[in-house]
Amino acid sequence: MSITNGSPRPRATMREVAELSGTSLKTVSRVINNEGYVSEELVKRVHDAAEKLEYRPNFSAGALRRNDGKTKTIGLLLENISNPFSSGLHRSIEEVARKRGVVVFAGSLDEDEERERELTEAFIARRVDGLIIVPTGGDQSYLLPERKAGTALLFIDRPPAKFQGDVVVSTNKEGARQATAHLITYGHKRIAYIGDYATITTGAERLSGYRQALAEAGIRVEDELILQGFHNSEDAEIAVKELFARKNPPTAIFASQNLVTMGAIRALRRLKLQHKIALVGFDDIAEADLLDPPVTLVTQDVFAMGATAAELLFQRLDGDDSPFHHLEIETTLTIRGSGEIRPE
Amino acid sequence: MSITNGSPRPRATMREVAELSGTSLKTVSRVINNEGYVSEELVKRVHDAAEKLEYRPNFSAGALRRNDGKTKTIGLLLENISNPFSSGLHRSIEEVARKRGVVVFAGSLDEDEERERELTEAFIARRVDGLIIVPTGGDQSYLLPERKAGTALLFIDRPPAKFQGDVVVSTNKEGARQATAHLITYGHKRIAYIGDYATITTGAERLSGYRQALAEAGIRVEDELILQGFHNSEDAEIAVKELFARKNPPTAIFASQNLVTMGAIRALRRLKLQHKIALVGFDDIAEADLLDPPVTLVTQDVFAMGATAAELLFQRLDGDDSPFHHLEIETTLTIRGSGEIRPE
DNA sequence: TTGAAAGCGCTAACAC
DNA sequence: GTGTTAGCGCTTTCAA
Repeated sequence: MSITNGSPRPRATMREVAELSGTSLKTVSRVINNEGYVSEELVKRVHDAAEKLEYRPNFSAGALRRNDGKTKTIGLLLENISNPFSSGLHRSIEEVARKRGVVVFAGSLDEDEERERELTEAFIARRVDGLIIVPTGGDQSYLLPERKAGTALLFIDRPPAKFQGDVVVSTNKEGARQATAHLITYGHKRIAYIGDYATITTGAERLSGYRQALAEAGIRVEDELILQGFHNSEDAEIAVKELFARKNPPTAIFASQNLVTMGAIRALRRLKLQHKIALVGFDDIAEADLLDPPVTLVTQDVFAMGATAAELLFQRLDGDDSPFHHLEIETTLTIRGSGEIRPE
Repeated sequence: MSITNGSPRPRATMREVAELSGTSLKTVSRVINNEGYVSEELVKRVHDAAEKLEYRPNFSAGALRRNDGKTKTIGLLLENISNPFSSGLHRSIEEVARKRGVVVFAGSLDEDEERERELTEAFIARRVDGLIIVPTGGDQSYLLPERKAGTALLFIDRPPAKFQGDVVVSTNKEGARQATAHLITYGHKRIAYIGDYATITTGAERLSGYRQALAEAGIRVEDELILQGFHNSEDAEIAVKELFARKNPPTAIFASQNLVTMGAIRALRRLKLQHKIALVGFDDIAEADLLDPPVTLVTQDVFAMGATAAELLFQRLDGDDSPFHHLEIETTLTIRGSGEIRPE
């Protein structure tokens, strides 16, 4: 038997702390939870015993009996934890949760409906107080029993399908409209739309903003210029290359998502078109200002989204039962160069 | 009272499912946990009742009674969840955990010792089976009782202080030595080292690799060229600008970490030195290949680190009590341009 | 194949 | 101020 483990000595319980300190279970509970009404001397004896026994409260056991049943735990269902958008949300939610002593489960869905249900089930089985979800394309009606049982639910980035609930999203349509209108201002009429899976609702919103901008400018929407279904930068790069192999290519690109934007940038470079074809992307890119040309982007306020979502969730947990909120966080168009190239 | 909430109907328990299906609590338990030895007819009746009552198992309650006490939950203490290095680890660990039906808590430490202890306490209070920790500079001896109680512990990215345990790290020293030697190969003798907080052990390792490379080449280490204490790209940028305001500036830079590398890149740009001063950075940068010049980097295999760490942790949970492992994951030098500039 | 009883670690309710 | 008893939802043990 090595130093590594040893047969674990089971953790001390309140009962054992009570025995060692010569008092009762309930008094230990009072001391550990700072309830007061315990003499100074007993408080000290209990603390000493707890330390000696290396006592660690079992918060989950307490939750079982506690009246509110709260576990001070929430679950986060994100698209992909390692994507900067997801991890930005995660960080800002963590910040709010931390102030309340709430701890955060997180998991990636990868646009997989089944994974969404499995993870939800796993979190519910551990009795999280609330769930913050970036819903996949499917159907969120399976969450109804969880709501009825009192689990707080909040949807972020996209609204749920076949279900109602609090939602925090970006102004996707307006942001995309603005981006497209910006390109039109610079004289473009043939603007390609490169998008993620068509099932993702943010994509639909952005596409609709793109269409609106064209309509407002009296430009006909050309379906051949609308390319969707790219969920990583490699696929987007290939698609953009193919686009410019056509006889009548566009003079500008609106890329509806960060990975897609990266793919478009790589494609334009490889074709040496980066200074000829205008590009505006949706979502932030780490070094947008350092690229050549610097990339004009519509960015989401990820921090505000996460913080707003978490605040609203906790408000619900605090008993707010006003009608569902649909909060929109504004996007920002940052002009840097790639979007201000005029058609030749 | 709005649709939002309603007074929550408390969740059904096994006892209620038993009543509705006309059997005993234990039989329901057998059915829910697929233990077998239950007649088909009863299985069906139990499932029907469970569905009707929208029964959701309370896994945490079970853990209280279960012999192994496992919660199928682990905790992750990262530097900053929204940093790509942290979120990359998170994702690869999640992947391994998922296969085992284990769910993951995650939190950011921001190099704050107190936060490390608070989060550990919060996770332990929820009885996680194991903890994967990127330790802050402090002292991890506070974890001894947790180990004795059987909580699996694994340190990633950096070894713990005043404590022994399984560790998964990159070949920090060797990676830095290689990066510095690479610059030396290109004729540099005055190479600056720009680093994070000196308390971070990976930084110390990388500095030592830098020193070793210089020593091997018979180059004297100049202390004025070693700049440390930068934890974000803004601070690093300022430091590098100041460095080049000196009378006898270096001809090359080794930046020991991703944010620092970004700061160095920004500074060189602003000074229009990006094609004159050589730069090699440690850690990955999202668009390293698209920058001008493309950035030569020593990258860590984040995915392998996370996966290795998680596998080892679960091995321990499965009862492996061999001596502590110290696993090193190799880094890779990727040559792209910025590191191959010769001194003028 | 089924079930009754005990008890995991804790808090609630109530007595003293 | 302090303690006793019951029981949260579940698994274990043991008996039938």
